[in-house]
Amino acid sequence: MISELSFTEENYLKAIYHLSSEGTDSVNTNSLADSMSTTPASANDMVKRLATKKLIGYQKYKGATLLSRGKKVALSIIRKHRLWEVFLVEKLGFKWDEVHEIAEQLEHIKSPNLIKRLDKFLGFPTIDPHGDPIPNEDGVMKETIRASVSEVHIGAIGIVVAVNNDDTLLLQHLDSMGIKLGSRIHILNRMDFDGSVSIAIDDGQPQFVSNTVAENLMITLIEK
Amino acid sequence: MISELSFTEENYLKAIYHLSSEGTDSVNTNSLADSMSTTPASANDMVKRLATKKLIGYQKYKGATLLSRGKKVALSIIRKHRLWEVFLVEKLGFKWDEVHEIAEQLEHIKSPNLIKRLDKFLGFPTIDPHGDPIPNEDGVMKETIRASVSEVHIGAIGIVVAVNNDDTLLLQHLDSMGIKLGSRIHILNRMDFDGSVSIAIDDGQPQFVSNTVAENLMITLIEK
DNA sequence: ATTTATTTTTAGATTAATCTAAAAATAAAT
DNA sequence: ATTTATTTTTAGATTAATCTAAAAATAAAT
Repeated sequence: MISELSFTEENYLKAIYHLSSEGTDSVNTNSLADSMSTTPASANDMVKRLATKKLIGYQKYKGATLLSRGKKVALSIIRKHRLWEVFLVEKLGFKWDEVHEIAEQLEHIKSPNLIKRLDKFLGFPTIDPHGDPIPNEDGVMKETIRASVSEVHIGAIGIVVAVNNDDTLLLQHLDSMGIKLGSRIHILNRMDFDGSVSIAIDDGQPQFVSNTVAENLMITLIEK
Repeated sequence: MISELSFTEENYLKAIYHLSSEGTDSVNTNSLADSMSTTPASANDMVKRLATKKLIGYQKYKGATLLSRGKKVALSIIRKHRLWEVFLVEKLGFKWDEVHEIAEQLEHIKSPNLIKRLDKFLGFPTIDPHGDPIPNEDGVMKETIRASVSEVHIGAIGIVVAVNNDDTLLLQHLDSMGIKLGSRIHILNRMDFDGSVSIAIDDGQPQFVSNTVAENLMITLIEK
C-alpha cells in the first residue's frame, strides 16, 4: 500500500505523468517547476522526497521518471479528476470550461469507495467532457486520437476538444452553428475542390463548414 | 471577504462552533484540543492565530468565542458538510454511517458555485441524513427538536438520530423491525396504559414498540 | 488562607512546503 | 578547447501546524 500522500505530492506526480507523456521520458527540474508554478529549488526538493518514497526514479542532473507505484498514483488522481468533471458537467450542469479548477480540488478526496460509487452513478463513462479518456481502476485507458475535422476520414465521429484559434468571428460562427466544446461531430462528406466538410452536430441536420473552420476544429475520435 | 483559510483553520472554527452550541459560550483550550485530537499547546497556538485574523475573540485564560466572521465560516463549512452527506446517501447510495469521513473532506472544497448547484441538484434539502438541519446560504437553519419517541405528540414525524442505549438485544430488536439511524418514523398512536407506541417506519405498515423501546429511540422532528 | 490540583500558556523543536541567492554541473557557442 | 549560457543543486530562511516539557495562572480543596 502507498502511505497517505499530501495534495502537493499528488500534484507533482500528476505533473510528472503529464510532462513525460508529452514526449520526453525524463522530466527535468525546470519544466516541472514551471508546470507547478514554483521555483526549481522547490521542485528539486520535492523530487528528492518522492524519490526516497520510491514513487519516482531520480538521479542528480538527470531528471525524474515515474516508477510503477508513482504512475499508479498519478493515474488514480487523473481518474478521479475526470470522473468528477463528468459529474460536474452532466449532473450539475456546469459548462465544459468551468470545471477544471473544482476538479483539481475534488481529485484529492481520499475514498476508493466514493470513486467506485461515483463511477457507477455516472454510468461508467470512459471519456470526460474534454474528450480525454478516463483510466479504469487498474489505470488502463483507451487510447484517443486527436485530429482536426479537415484531416479525419469520412464517417468518423468525434468530440470537439479544442478550437485552434481564438478569433472572435470564428468563435461566433461556431456558436451560431451550435458547435461547442463537447459537441459530438459526425463527418459526413468532404469536398475535394475546396476542402469544405459536411458534418452533423449532435446527430442534427447536415451542415457545411469551410476548410478554414474544419482545420481549426479539433476533435478526439470516439468509437462508434 | 475572508482570505483563504487552511483546512485546519476551518476545522478549528467548526469545532469551536459545535462546542459553543453545546452549552458553554466560551470554548476552553483543553476541550478544543480534545475535540481536535491534539495537544492544548497546539490548540492555543491556533486560537491565537484565529484571533489575529479576527475570526474569534480570545483573551488569555478566558477561552475563545466565535466572532461574526468566524461564525459565518463555520456555518458555511457545516452547510457544505451536510449537503455532501445528502448527496452521498441519496445519490450514491451510501449508508448513513459511512458518509461522515468523506464529508469531512468534501466540506473543504472551495467553490460557492459548486455548492449552489449541488443544493439545487439535491432539491434544496433542509435536513441531512442524520436529521441535522442544513444552514442556508446566509447561515440560517431551522431549529430542530430532538426528542424520544415516548414523548413526542401523536402525528409527529421524525428521523431516528440516536439510540440511548447500547444493549445488544435492543439494537437487534430495532434491526429486526427495520429501524436504523436515518429511518423516518411516523408516530401513529400511543397507548396510555403501558406507554407502547404505534409507529410507521419509512411509510411502511404500522408496528408496535414498547415504552422501553420508545424511550430509547431518539428522533428529530421534521415538518410534515 | 494556604496548599494542591488543574488548566492554560510559553519556550523551544520538528516536519512539510516553500522561497532567494549562490554554487556547481552540464550544455551550447565560438 | 575554452568561454559563456543555461540548468540544476545546495545552503540557509520562512511559515503553518504540530509536538514535549516546563512555567504561570486559575480553580478547587482543606
